[in-house]
Amino acid sequence: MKKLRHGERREGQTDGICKSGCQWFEAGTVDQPQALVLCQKKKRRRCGECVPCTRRENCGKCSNCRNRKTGHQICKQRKCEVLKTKSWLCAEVGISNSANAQGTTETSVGKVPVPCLGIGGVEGACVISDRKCVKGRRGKDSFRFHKKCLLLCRRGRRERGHVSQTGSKI
DNA sequence: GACCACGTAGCA
DNA sequence: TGCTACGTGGTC
Ligand SMILES: [Zn+2]
Ligand SMILES: [Zn+2]
Repeated sequence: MKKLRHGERREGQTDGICKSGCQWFEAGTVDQPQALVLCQKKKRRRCGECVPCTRRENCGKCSNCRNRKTGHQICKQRKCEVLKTKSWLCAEVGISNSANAQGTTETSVGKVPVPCLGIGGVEGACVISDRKCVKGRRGKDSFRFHKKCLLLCRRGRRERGHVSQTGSKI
């Protein structure tokens, strides 16, 4: 399938994230200032304190070392434990880049914030996974989903023409 | 889930 | 301006 570039969207797709992390939304759900905030591209930096971070030498044997020319990835033995934590997408009524959309994860160097990419949505859960992807609940109108579950939701809509029964725009 | 390719953020 | 490597989509 053709890869998406910044700002591109697939035909017929009304929300999602492009390769550069740009999000777009159903018309009318996000105003321009909000869209600019939600569209910002962020990169985390290695913590510098975990064991992998303190390693100085590439192993030279892992797939990332062998494929460095095209893969552009750090040696697996040097990959920061904090950066290994996965980002979350948060769906809640309205716009969700608020403080209560943030999450934390325990790592070898303590509790670290996990980035919430934020998404505008309507209250409701993933109907494809029968709400099993809900990891936690923060407040009356807030749900948190693992990112992969949201990708699955989108894939379902794109490939199988799935239509949400709850009105969710995830 | 591992791997690969790619664009480019972030920094020196 | 060049380098490292993060984040992500796509494939296997
Ligand atoms: Zn390695
Ligand atoms: Zn680290």
